[in-house]
Amino acid sequence: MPERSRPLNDDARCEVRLVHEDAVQAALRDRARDEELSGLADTFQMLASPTRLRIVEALSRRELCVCDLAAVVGVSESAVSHQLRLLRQMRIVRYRKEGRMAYYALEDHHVADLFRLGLNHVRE
Amino acid sequence: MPERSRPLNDDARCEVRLVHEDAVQAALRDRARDEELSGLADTFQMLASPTRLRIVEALSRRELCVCDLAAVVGVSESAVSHQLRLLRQMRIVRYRKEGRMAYYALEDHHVADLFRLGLNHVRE
DNA sequence: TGCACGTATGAGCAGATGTGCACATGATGG
DNA sequence: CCATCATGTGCACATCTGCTCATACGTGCA
Repeated sequence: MPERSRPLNDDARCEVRLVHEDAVQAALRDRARDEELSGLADTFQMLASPTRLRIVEALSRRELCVCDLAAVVGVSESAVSHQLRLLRQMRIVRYRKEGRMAYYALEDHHVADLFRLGLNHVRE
Repeated sequence: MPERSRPLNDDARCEVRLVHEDAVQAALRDRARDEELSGLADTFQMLASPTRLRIVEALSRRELCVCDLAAVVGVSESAVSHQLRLLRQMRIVRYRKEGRMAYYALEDHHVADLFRLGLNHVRE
Protein backbone atom coordinates (compact mmCIF):
# COMPACT_ATOMS: atom_id res chain seq x y z
CA MET A 1 0.00 0.00 0.00
CA PRO A 2 2.04 2.92 -1.24
CA GLU A 3 -0.57 5.40 -0.02
CA ARG A 4 -0.05 4.53 3.62
CA SER A 5 3.72 4.93 3.56
CA ARG A 6 5.33 8.04 5.00
CA PRO A 7 5.71 11.03 2.69
CA LEU A 8 8.69 10.84 0.39
CA ASN A 9 10.38 14.05 -0.68
CA ASP A 10 12.01 12.87 -3.88
CA ASP A 11 9.79 14.17 -6.66
CA ALA A 12 6.20 13.92 -5.50
CA ARG A 13 5.22 17.57 -5.33
CA CYS A 14 1.83 17.03 -3.69
CA GLU A 15 3.42 14.92 -1.01
CA VAL A 16 5.76 17.62 0.23
CA ARG A 17 3.53 20.64 -0.17
CA LEU A 18 1.37 19.91 2.84
CA VAL A 19 0.02 23.00 4.49
CA HIS A 20 -1.88 21.18 7.20
CA GLU A 21 -0.12 17.85 7.48
CA ASP A 22 -2.10 16.65 10.50
CA ALA A 23 -5.41 17.24 8.74
CA VAL A 24 -4.19 15.42 5.66
CA GLN A 25 -2.94 12.50 7.69
CA ALA A 26 -6.27 12.28 9.52
CA ALA A 27 -8.20 12.37 6.25
CA LEU A 28 -5.96 9.68 4.77
CA ARG A 29 -6.42 7.52 7.85
CA ASP A 30 -10.22 7.66 8.03
CA ARG A 31 -11.05 7.39 4.37
CA ALA A 32 -13.02 4.58 2.79
CA ARG A 33 -11.27 1.87 0.82
CA ASP A 34 -10.63 2.33 -2.88
CA GLU A 35 -12.96 -0.48 -3.92
CA GLU A 36 -15.77 0.96 -1.84
CA LEU A 37 -15.30 4.41 -3.34
CA SER A 38 -15.16 3.04 -6.84
CA GLY A 39 -18.29 0.96 -6.28
CA LEU A 40 -20.01 3.98 -4.82
CA ALA A 41 -19.05 6.03 -7.86
CA ASP A 42 -20.47 3.30 -10.10
CA THR A 43 -23.73 3.32 -8.17
CA PHE A 44 -24.06 7.08 -8.47
CA GLN A 45 -23.10 6.81 -12.12
CA MET A 46 -26.06 4.49 -12.64
CA LEU A 47 -28.28 7.24 -11.23
CA ALA A 48 -26.61 10.03 -13.20
CA SER A 49 -28.79 9.72 -16.29
CA PRO A 50 -32.34 11.02 -16.73
CA THR A 51 -33.16 7.91 -18.75
CA ARG A 52 -32.09 5.54 -15.99
CA LEU A 53 -33.69 7.74 -13.34
CA ARG A 54 -36.98 7.47 -15.23
CA ILE A 55 -36.57 3.71 -15.29
CA VAL A 56 -35.85 3.59 -11.57
CA GLU A 57 -38.76 5.93 -10.87
CA ALA A 58 -41.18 3.79 -12.86
CA LEU A 59 -39.92 0.52 -11.40
CA SER A 60 -40.14 1.90 -7.87
CA ARG A 61 -43.92 1.71 -8.29
CA ARG A 62 -44.51 -1.51 -10.18
CA GLU A 63 -42.76 -4.00 -12.38
CA LEU A 64 -42.95 -3.25 -16.08
CA CYS A 65 -41.95 -4.84 -19.36
CA VAL A 66 -39.44 -3.33 -21.78
CA CYS A 67 -41.90 -1.77 -24.19
CA ASP A 68 -43.86 -0.20 -21.35
CA LEU A 69 -40.64 1.21 -19.95
CA ALA A 70 -39.78 2.60 -23.37
CA ALA A 71 -43.15 4.35 -23.47
CA VAL A 72 -42.71 5.76 -19.97
CA VAL A 73 -39.13 6.87 -20.45
CA GLY A 74 -39.70 8.17 -23.94
CA VAL A 75 -36.79 6.54 -25.74
CA SER A 76 -36.47 3.56 -28.06
CA GLU A 77 -36.85 0.03 -26.78
CA SER A 78 -33.27 -0.62 -27.81
CA ALA A 79 -32.01 2.20 -25.65
CA VAL A 80 -34.07 0.94 -22.72
CA SER A 81 -32.74 -2.55 -23.23
CA HIS A 82 -29.18 -1.29 -23.22
CA GLN A 83 -29.73 0.60 -20.00
CA LEU A 84 -31.51 -2.36 -18.44
CA ARG A 85 -28.50 -4.51 -19.18
CA LEU A 86 -26.29 -2.06 -17.27
CA LEU A 87 -28.78 -1.94 -14.40
CA ARG A 88 -28.85 -5.75 -14.37
CA GLN A 89 -25.06 -5.95 -14.27
CA MET A 90 -25.04 -3.52 -11.34
CA ARG A 91 -27.65 -5.67 -9.55
CA ILE A 92 -30.05 -2.76 -9.46
CA VAL A 93 -32.89 -4.47 -11.33
CA ARG A 94 -33.99 -8.09 -11.67
CA TYR A 95 -36.19 -9.53 -14.36
CA ARG A 96 -38.39 -12.51 -15.01
CA LYS A 97 -39.40 -13.91 -18.36
CA GLU A 98 -43.07 -14.61 -19.06
CA GLY A 99 -43.42 -15.92 -22.57
CA ARG A 100 -41.87 -13.33 -24.87
CA MET A 101 -42.13 -10.59 -22.32
CA ALA A 102 -39.49 -9.61 -19.79
CA TYR A 103 -40.75 -7.97 -16.63
CA TYR A 104 -38.29 -5.81 -14.76
CA ALA A 105 -38.38 -4.73 -11.12
CA LEU A 106 -36.00 -3.10 -8.68
CA GLU A 107 -33.67 -5.60 -7.12
CA ASP A 108 -32.55 -3.35 -4.32
CA HIS A 109 -34.64 -0.99 -2.23
CA HIS A 110 -31.56 1.11 -1.44
CA VAL A 111 -31.69 2.54 -4.95
CA ALA A 112 -35.25 3.72 -4.50
CA ASP A 113 -34.15 5.29 -1.20
CA LEU A 114 -31.33 7.13 -2.92
CA PHE A 115 -33.73 8.26 -5.62
CA ARG A 116 -36.21 9.67 -3.13
CA LEU A 117 -33.52 11.28 -0.96
CA GLY A 118 -31.90 12.90 -3.96
CA LEU A 119 -35.24 14.11 -5.27
CA ASN A 120 -36.05 15.71 -1.94
CA HIS A 121 -32.66 17.37 -2.10
CA VAL A 122 -33.11 18.94 -5.53
CA ARG A 123 -36.62 20.01 -4.51
CA GLU A 124 -34.95 21.64 -1.49
CA MET B 1 -47.55 18.47 -23.32
CA PRO B 2 -47.55 15.84 -26.03
CA GLU B 3 -46.76 13.10 -23.55
CA ARG B 4 -50.02 13.59 -21.70
CA SER B 5 -52.20 13.29 -24.81
CA ARG B 6 -53.90 10.00 -25.61
CA PRO B 7 -51.83 7.52 -27.62
CA LEU B 8 -51.70 8.30 -31.30
CA ASN B 9 -51.42 5.45 -33.73
CA ASP B 10 -49.90 7.25 -36.68
CA ASP B 11 -46.20 6.36 -36.68
CA ALA B 12 -45.01 6.35 -33.08
CA ARG B 13 -44.25 2.69 -32.55
CA CYS B 14 -43.66 2.90 -28.80
CA GLU B 15 -46.93 4.76 -28.37
CA VAL B 16 -49.06 2.02 -29.85
CA ARG B 17 -47.17 -0.98 -28.54
CA LEU B 18 -48.45 -0.64 -25.01
CA VAL B 19 -48.85 -3.93 -23.26
CA HIS B 20 -50.11 -2.49 -20.02
CA GLU B 21 -51.58 0.85 -20.97
CA ASP B 22 -53.01 1.64 -17.55
CA ALA B 23 -49.65 1.08 -15.85
CA VAL B 24 -47.92 3.29 -18.39
CA GLN B 25 -50.50 6.03 -17.99
CA ALA B 26 -50.15 5.87 -14.20
CA ALA B 27 -46.37 6.04 -14.43
CA LEU B 28 -46.58 9.00 -16.79
CA ARG B 29 -48.99 10.78 -14.47
CA ASP B 30 -46.99 10.39 -11.25
CA ARG B 31 -43.53 11.05 -12.55
CA ALA B 32 -41.33 13.94 -11.50
CA ARG B 33 -40.88 16.94 -13.72
CA ASP B 34 -38.16 16.94 -16.35
CA GLU B 35 -36.17 19.74 -14.70
CA GLU B 36 -36.21 17.91 -11.39
CA LEU B 37 -35.00 14.70 -12.99
CA SER B 38 -32.30 16.49 -14.90
CA GLY B 39 -31.13 18.30 -11.77
CA LEU B 40 -31.16 15.04 -9.88
CA ALA B 41 -29.07 13.42 -12.59
CA ASP B 42 -26.61 16.32 -12.36
CA THR B 43 -26.33 15.88 -8.60
CA PHE B 44 -25.66 12.17 -8.93
CA GLN B 45 -23.22 12.92 -11.71
CA MET B 46 -21.24 15.09 -9.30
CA LEU B 47 -20.98 12.05 -7.03
CA ALA B 48 -20.15 9.63 -9.83
CA SER B 49 -16.39 10.10 -9.69
CA PRO B 50 -13.96 8.60 -7.18
CA THR B 51 -11.98 11.84 -7.23
CA ARG B 52 -14.98 13.98 -6.32
CA LEU B 53 -16.15 11.42 -3.78
CA ARG B 54 -12.76 11.67 -2.08
CA ILE B 55 -13.13 15.42 -2.03
CA VAL B 56 -16.60 15.20 -0.52
CA GLU B 57 -15.42 12.62 1.99
CA ALA B 58 -12.52 14.80 3.11
CA LEU B 59 -14.58 17.98 3.26
CA SER B 60 -17.31 16.23 5.25
CA ARG B 61 -14.82 16.22 8.15
CA ARG B 62 -13.12 19.58 7.95
CA GLU B 63 -12.40 22.40 5.55
CA LEU B 64 -9.21 22.01 3.55
CA CYS B 65 -7.14 23.98 1.10
CA VAL B 66 -6.50 22.90 -2.49
CA CYS B 67 -3.04 21.42 -1.98
CA ASP B 68 -4.19 19.44 1.05
CA LEU B 69 -7.11 18.11 -0.98
CA ALA B 70 -4.71 17.13 -3.74
CA ALA B 71 -2.64 15.18 -1.22
CA VAL B 72 -5.71 13.46 0.22
CA VAL B 73 -7.29 12.64 -3.12
CA GLY B 74 -4.00 11.66 -4.73
CA VAL B 75 -4.22 13.65 -7.95
CA SER B 76 -2.63 16.87 -9.16
CA GLU B 77 -3.63 20.21 -7.74
CA SER B 78 -4.80 21.26 -11.17
CA ALA B 79 -7.16 18.31 -11.37
CA VAL B 80 -8.53 19.09 -7.90
CA SER B 81 -9.02 22.72 -8.87
CA HIS B 82 -10.97 21.69 -11.95
CA GLN B 83 -13.23 19.42 -9.93
CA LEU B 84 -13.67 22.10 -7.28
CA ARG B 85 -14.86 24.48 -9.93
CA LEU B 86 -17.54 22.01 -10.96
CA LEU B 87 -18.51 21.46 -7.35
CA ARG B 88 -18.70 25.21 -6.86
CA GLN B 89 -20.91 25.65 -9.90
CA MET B 90 -23.22 22.96 -8.55
CA ARG B 91 -23.34 24.73 -5.18
CA ILE B 92 -21.91 21.68 -3.45
CA VAL B 93 -18.85 23.38 -1.96
CA ARG B 94 -18.10 26.92 -0.86
CA TYR B 95 -14.70 28.49 -0.36
CA ARG B 96 -13.08 31.37 1.42
CA LYS B 97 -9.82 33.06 0.54
CA GLU B 98 -7.21 33.58 3.22
CA GLY B 99 -4.18 35.24 1.72
CA ARG B 100 -3.01 33.01 -1.11
CA MET B 101 -4.85 30.00 0.24
CA ALA B 102 -8.37 28.94 -0.65
CA TYR B 103 -10.20 26.89 1.96
CA TYR B 104 -13.03 24.71 0.72
CA ALA B 105 -15.93 23.27 2.70
CA LEU B 106 -19.20 21.56 1.91
CA GLU B 107 -21.95 24.02 1.13
CA ASP B 108 -24.77 21.56 1.55
CA HIS B 109 -25.17 18.83 4.16
CA HIS B 110 -27.47 16.87 1.83
CA VAL B 111 -24.45 15.82 -0.18
CA ALA B 112 -22.74 14.35 2.86
CA ASP B 113 -25.99 12.52 3.62
CA LEU B 114 -26.08 11.04 0.14
CA PHE B 115 -22.44 10.06 0.47
CA ARG B 116 -23.01 8.21 3.74
CA LEU B 117 -26.22 6.56 2.55
CA GLY B 118 -24.58 5.38 -0.64
CA LEU B 119 -21.55 4.13 1.23
CA ASN B 120 -23.74 2.10 3.56
CA HIS B 121 -25.43 0.69 0.49
CA VAL B 122 -22.27 -0.51 -1.23
CA ARG B 123 -21.05 -1.89 2.09
CA GLU B 124 -24.40 -3.73 2.30
C1' DT C 1 9.93 45.70 -6.98
C1' DG C 2 10.72 41.17 -8.23
C1' DC C 3 9.87 36.56 -7.47
C1' DA C 4 8.08 32.38 -5.57
C1' DC C 5 3.91 30.35 -4.16
C1' DG C 6 -1.05 28.83 -4.11
C1' DT C 7 -4.67 28.65 -7.00
C1' DA C 8 -7.52 29.19 -11.37
C1' DT C 9 -8.32 28.33 -16.12
C1' DG C 10 -8.12 27.22 -21.15
C1' DA C 11 -6.68 23.89 -24.69
C1' DG C 12 -6.38 19.38 -25.95
C1' DC C 13 -6.24 14.47 -25.66
C1' DA C 14 -7.51 9.48 -24.44
C1' DG C 15 -11.03 6.90 -22.73
C1' DA C 16 -15.85 6.30 -21.33
C1' DT C 17 -20.78 6.92 -22.27
C1' DG C 18 -25.45 6.84 -24.54
C1' DT C 19 -28.04 6.01 -28.42
C1' DG C 20 -29.60 4.38 -33.07
C1' DC C 21 -29.21 0.87 -36.41
C1' DA C 22 -29.08 -3.65 -37.96
C1' DC C 23 -29.49 -8.12 -36.79
C1' DA C 24 -29.84 -12.25 -33.64
C1' DT C 25 -32.60 -15.00 -30.36
C1' DG C 26 -36.36 -17.24 -28.56
C1' DA C 27 -41.33 -17.64 -28.02
C1' DT C 28 -46.08 -17.65 -30.08
C1' DG C 29 -49.62 -18.42 -33.33
C1' DG C 30 -51.56 -19.64 -37.82
C1' DC D 1 -42.67 -24.82 -40.12
C1' DC D 2 -42.71 -20.02 -41.02
C1' DA D 3 -43.98 -15.26 -39.95
C1' DT D 4 -44.28 -12.21 -36.29
C1' DC D 5 -43.39 -10.22 -31.99
C1' DA D 6 -40.74 -8.79 -27.66
C1' DT D 7 -36.37 -8.42 -26.38
C1' DG D 8 -31.09 -8.74 -26.47
C1' DT D 9 -26.72 -7.38 -28.47
C1' DG D 10 -22.58 -5.98 -31.59
C1' DC D 11 -21.12 -2.05 -34.02
C1' DA D 12 -20.61 2.78 -35.15
C1' DC D 13 -20.64 7.37 -33.96
C1' DA D 14 -21.31 11.66 -31.56
C1' DT D 15 -20.79 13.50 -27.18
C1' DC D 16 -19.02 13.83 -22.65
C1' DT D 17 -15.43 13.25 -18.92
C1' DG D 18 -11.38 13.73 -16.36
C1' DC D 19 -6.87 14.41 -16.68
C1' DT D 20 -2.28 16.80 -18.06
C1' DC D 21 0.15 20.63 -19.76
C1' DA D 22 0.88 25.31 -20.15
C1' DT D 23 -0.11 29.56 -18.53
C1' DA D 24 -2.32 33.40 -16.02
C1' DC D 25 -3.75 35.64 -11.76
C1' DG D 26 -3.28 37.38 -7.06
C1' DT D 27 -0.75 37.35 -2.69
C1' DG D 28 3.11 37.76 0.46
C1' DC D 29 7.95 37.82 1.35
C1' DA D 30 12.89 39.18 0.59
